Amino acid sequence: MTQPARPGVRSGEQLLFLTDDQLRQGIELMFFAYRDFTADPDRILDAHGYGRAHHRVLHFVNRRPGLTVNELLAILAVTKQSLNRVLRLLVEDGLVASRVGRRDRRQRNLTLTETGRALEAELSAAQQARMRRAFSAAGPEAVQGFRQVLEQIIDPEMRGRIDRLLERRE
Amino acid sequence: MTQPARPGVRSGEQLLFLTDDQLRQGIELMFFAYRDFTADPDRILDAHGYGRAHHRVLHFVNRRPGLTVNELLAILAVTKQSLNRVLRLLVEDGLVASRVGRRDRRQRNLTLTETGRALEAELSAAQQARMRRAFSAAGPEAVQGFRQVLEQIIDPEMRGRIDRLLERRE
DNA sequence: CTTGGAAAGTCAACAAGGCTGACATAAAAT
DNA sequence: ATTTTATGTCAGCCTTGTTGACTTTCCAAG
Repeated sequence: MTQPARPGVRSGEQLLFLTDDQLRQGIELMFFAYRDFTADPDRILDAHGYGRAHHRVLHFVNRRPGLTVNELLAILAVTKQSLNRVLRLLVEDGLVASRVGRRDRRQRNLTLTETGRALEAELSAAQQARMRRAFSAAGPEAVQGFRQVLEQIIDPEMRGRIDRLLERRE
Repeated sequence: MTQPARPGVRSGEQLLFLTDDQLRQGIELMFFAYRDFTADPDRILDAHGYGRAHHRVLHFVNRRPGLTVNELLAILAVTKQSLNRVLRLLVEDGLVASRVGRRDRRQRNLTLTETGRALEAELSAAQQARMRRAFSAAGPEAVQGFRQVLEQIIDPEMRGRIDRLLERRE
């Protein structure tokens, strides 16, 4: 995965990190890393009869307990039909609780049950273990760069929406 | 996406970048960034009647012209039935050429046709544009860290296999 | 030279998880 | 009183992954 800069294609400035080779390498790294990044939770999910979509719901409901369906839809950016299919199963199976909103009774506030928290913790542990090893091996400065680049890859509007939905809570 | 380190959970050393919050943030960034990262080519592919799986084939065949089916299978890590479905269409449509190997006539050497190269270039341009903007905004040192962390996320065996298949050519 | 195994291709069936479109109900907002 | 919003649901389609079974071609080792 490591390749020397192409000789002779040197621009006048320090822009060697923007060569086609570097960009291609970044693109391929995203593909391979994302695949392995999802592999550990996928195995666990499979053993429990769930899929990656269920993982996402568990993650974000755990992340923001009391989240509404609409907020979850905005985060996941899928159709409500698609979300509903996995959410319904999680509610039926007793991993997610769906309660009528107090202020707005049309809304449903989602939380994890004890069982849901347990599975979420198991999935999270696996994913965090891989991330921790990677962070650890790469070092704090690399982690800083990793975050900066990934943030920039995200659409600006989506960046704002995520901040609104996940960070600042009214 | 930015959150302060939790107070009180400070280990004696400089391991603050390994806190649960930092790991969780890294995990979420992978999810959001990968999604937007694939969005541009997905739109183009859709307009041409292809999917993400076709993109991967075009990418790696372009990357290593003459690649065999087995090598491609090893890179993509899918079943041959799954690969064959998309590969067959690309060959039928005249984007990929499949030629009997010279040394080993059981093998098929895959290359892009002119049409295939054109679509690959279009897809690549879109993906590179996003990556270039991100790299540019984050700067060369961040890019270095980005690469280091992603490399570490990949399974070591897969890392070796990729190097063998994509870098060193006999 | 024969035979075993490797490379490629194919058929069938299934599952996950996206999508669209059409509707239904309850509750809030106007 | 009416319209809009939040949620849920049915039905059907598509892509892309899976397993399992089987064939053809061809290399390589006995």
